[in-house]
Amino acid sequence: MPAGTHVTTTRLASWMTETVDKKPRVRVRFAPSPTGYLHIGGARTVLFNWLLARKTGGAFILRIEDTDRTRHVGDSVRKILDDLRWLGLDWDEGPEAGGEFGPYFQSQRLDTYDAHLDRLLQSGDAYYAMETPEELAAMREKARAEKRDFSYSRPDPLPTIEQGKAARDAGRPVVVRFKMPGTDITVVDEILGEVTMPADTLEDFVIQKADRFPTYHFACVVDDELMEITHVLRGQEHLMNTPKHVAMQRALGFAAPLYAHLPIIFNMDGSKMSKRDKEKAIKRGETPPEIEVHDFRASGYLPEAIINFISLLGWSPGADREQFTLEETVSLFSVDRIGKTNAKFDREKLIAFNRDWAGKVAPDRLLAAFRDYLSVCAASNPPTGPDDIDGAGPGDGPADRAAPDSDRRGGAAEAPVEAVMANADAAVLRRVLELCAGFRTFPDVVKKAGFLFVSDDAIEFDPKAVKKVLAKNDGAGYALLDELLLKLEGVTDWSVGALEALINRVCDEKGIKLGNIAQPLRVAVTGGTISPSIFESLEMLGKVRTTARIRRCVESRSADV
RNA sequence: GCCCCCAUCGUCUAGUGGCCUAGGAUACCGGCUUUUCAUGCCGGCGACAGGGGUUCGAGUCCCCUUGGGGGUACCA
Repeated sequence: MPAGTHVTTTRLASWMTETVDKKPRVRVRFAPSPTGYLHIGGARTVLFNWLLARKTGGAFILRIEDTDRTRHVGDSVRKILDDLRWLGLDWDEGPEAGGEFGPYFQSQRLDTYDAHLDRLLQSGDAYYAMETPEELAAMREKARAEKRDFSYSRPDPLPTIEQGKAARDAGRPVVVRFKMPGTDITVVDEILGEVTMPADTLEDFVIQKADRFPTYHFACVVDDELMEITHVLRGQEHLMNTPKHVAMQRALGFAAPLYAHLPIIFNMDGSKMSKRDKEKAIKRGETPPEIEVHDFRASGYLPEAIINFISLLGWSPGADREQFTLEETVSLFSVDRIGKTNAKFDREKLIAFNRDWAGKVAPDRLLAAFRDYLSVCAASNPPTGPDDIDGAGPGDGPADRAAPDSDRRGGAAEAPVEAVMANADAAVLRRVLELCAGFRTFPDVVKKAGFLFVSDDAIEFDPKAVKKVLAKNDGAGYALLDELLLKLEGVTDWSVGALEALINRVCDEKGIKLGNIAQPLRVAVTGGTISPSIFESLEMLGKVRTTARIRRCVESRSADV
């Protein structure tokens, strides 16, 4: 049949030229369900999708999968959007962006799902099923008791569409199940290769729930088709869902997108990173680990560091370098460099990345990020009252040790130091950031330079520091402060240079090392032993406040002996 | 239990049959710098899970074992 062959090649040729002219745009999506903030693992999934879109000049779509009305958490869409924005990942279509394939909330697409559901019902690829959740649970339980594998067995005769509708109209809980084809299904995965699932492990599954909402599987397949999604990059936990999706695509006559299942991210101990880790840690009185993107934001990480770090979880550019800007990552990214091995989330390495990024970004960028951190802190820690230090319980061990260097402010209801800093001058904050260079995360900056932003009376002298640098040797440190106070009061040029000259002179006169004089000053002025360089610290504090604090420190001596 | 995926330093990874005496990063250890903290600089420790094949040659290919993980919902 030469004629037939000819026709085929002609069609193929025209198709080919067409694809050369207008190459099909890559369209990828991230489809979170609104159950809270964006999980860090979810962020990695977003990132890879976003990278692929940006790399190829395609579109990145955000779709909200809100088909489970029982799990819906009120504010989550706004939170997820905020997290995404903070990370610097924008979306071309979706909430707030619009787009021609909307609506992008699945709860607003129910009619669409119903229409496709009808097609499946009519073609016999789906059927009404009458078992209640309780009945199903009982059957599973029974199977477990008898050490049998449970799998849903398709009712024989199947209820007709009319019977199903009648039952539903009568108020019975009715679902719609998809009829699996009864053959093995092979999924082609861009990362994992071909994966075949045996037919007998593939049971008929629910595609419409009793509340008439579609299940994830169904809505996802319909929307991916209608939104013309070309690539699905998602976590490996979805791998076993894929044959279901493939089977539905075939029944509906949809072309399957390309699939790529990403390795999963775990805690260092191999457990899943879960929101519940936070509650557990709090219960044990430990600092909760960061799990959601917002946690990292509130812990003072830079999005640059987070993005860079998670990009390396399951992907590598293959060079002996690993710190890249987002733009560099876009140009380096490719799906075939994504690995198959699950990764553990190493916070130590993240911290190192953050430290490096903090030293690398432009000063203005760093300032903006610091301000953001400060205001997030201020917002989540409303002004603390006197009740802040909880009623001094059976306070043994840990509490005692934690108290001195913690950042608890003094008794009176006072705004947290972060809130004060958030409103500080740009020039001041920029200077603070400069002086704290080398910090790991923003809380380090607050710990180190916060003393500049509290009132003189709010300085609490850390007993350990006092003992070590002031009280020992019969209060030598206090004596030194007395002398210094006199000299400092006489300083007219309150500058780093003058201060440095003065203090060095004192060192020479007394034959002591700088440390012996810097430390007492630090304690007097900050309450502890940590601050930026002492000269810069004093300069920033100013003469009035410096001398006031030294005076107050010296006077506190009698009080604590 | 059943189905599926995975396997290089503690951790993230490079490695696509000879370039591997296995590279980088981080952590850890040591030294130097230093006014505290944090940095910075230099050096060190440290891995191909085990067993069989294939091949002149295997971290790289195949099989088994072991280990880890995922799935097994009217969740997504």
